[in-house]
Amino acid sequence: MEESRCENCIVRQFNALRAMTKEELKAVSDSKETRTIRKGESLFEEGDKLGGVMCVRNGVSKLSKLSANGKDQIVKLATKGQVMGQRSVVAEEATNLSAVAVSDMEVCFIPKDSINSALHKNPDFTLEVLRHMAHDLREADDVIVNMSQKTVKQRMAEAFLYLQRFGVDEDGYFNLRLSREDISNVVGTATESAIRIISEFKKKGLIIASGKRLGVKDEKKLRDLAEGF
Amino acid sequence: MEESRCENCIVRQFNALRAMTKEELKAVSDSKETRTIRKGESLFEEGDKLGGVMCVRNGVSKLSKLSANGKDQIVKLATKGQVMGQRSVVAEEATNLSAVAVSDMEVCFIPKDSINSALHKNPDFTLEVLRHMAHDLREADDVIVNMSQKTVKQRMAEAFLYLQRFGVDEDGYFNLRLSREDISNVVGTATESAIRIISEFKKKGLIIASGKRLGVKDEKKLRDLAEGF
DNA sequence: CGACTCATTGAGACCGCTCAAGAAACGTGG
DNA sequence: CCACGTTTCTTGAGCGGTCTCAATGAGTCG
Repeated sequence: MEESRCENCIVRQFNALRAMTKEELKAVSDSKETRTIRKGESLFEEGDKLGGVMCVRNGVSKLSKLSANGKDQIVKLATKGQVMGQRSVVAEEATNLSAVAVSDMEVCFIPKDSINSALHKNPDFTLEVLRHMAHDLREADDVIVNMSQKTVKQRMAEAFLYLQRFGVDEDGYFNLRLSREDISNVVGTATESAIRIISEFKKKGLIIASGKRLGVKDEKKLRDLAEGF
Repeated sequence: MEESRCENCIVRQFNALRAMTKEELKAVSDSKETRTIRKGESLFEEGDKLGGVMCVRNGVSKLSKLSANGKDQIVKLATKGQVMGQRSVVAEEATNLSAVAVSDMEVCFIPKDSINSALHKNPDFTLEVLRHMAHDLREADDVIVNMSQKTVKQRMAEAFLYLQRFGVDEDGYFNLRLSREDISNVVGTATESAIRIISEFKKKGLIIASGKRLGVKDEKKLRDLAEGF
């Protein structure tokens, strides 16, 4: 039971909860609820009013938004230590994104009351949350520019570099197995286009691919491609 | 001199400064510096380390980011009451955006020290800043989806609806006069494409246009078009 | 009135999307 | 373990949207 207390949770180092006081952390730990989510299951849907935030202990979730033409755009992937739904809780609005597990997950649901009381009383914590959100906002700005100014091929190269951040096995394959459709939803393109580019990259020796197993082979060339050289 | 004090400044109602205490506001007011910026002049450049934030008193500034292919992408327009550079100050990083005036402006430069001390001591203020940033982040997510999933025509329709928010004159023309190039940088397209779509919209009676003067004519149809009908 | 910048229009090439069909991988129940 | 349906992946062909280049017209300011 010890390791199920937030006070002892390692992932806390990666998020804003580390700025909480012992007492606040205790309150969070007492009210939280650990959940196991199977791959493919939904954590919440766009438009839901969230009663709290989700802290990822293990696994990866895609955060996506449905567009008018019926396609999902994956805005970001949340992994160990990241907190989902904080935007919604802070702004007291419904979520603008849906969250679906892309691998089996373990998440802690933290009711918003314990978050809110800390937000009102502990400026260090609030500031830490603010810093994380500032970081997210910067990344979002970068994505906007990429989406509007780069070709699908460049964005695909970036996507591979992005996926690499979630870890690779001894052969260099990504730990995270995304379907071609999910990849195309990260890149913002048609699935067929994504597939064609993947096989092109493979032929050119930029990446390794065998079935669903994908990985980066020539990081430097991918980076150059993403920058437009 | 009275109206140059932040305590009496009306635009404060629109931003996070309204959550400051009287004392904090006094400190801000004593350290701030009012600047007049001519249309076309730059407020700061991508990569600059900002010594503080800019609060817009009057006029409009474009916040843009240069992409590798040499084109600016306008991420947002900041107008009366909006604070620029807070992301950079909060995260203690260089700015990720450049700011250039698109009309004559009056802005107040507020050194970061007075902001930072309030951020550490006044949770109400910090929370208010956080809420604003949460709102910005939501808008950024929406833009990402629009950029990746909508056609240039749809985005152009959205751009017109967006520009309308900055006010119109008695004839329905936008108060804000953007060049075709700036418009295309909002939409994220080539200038020629933007021009062609503008004349198409005019022909169809969706907008009014005479030279640089632009305006919305049929808001409903524009909205439908933006949504993909 | 010249030297700008900005707006407009045309034509051609290319990129990326869609539709359609087949191959491979996966899961499930017999 | 196999047969089956279902999903996912792959490839081809064609169309349409968007970009680029280039030339012309219009507006602005000394």
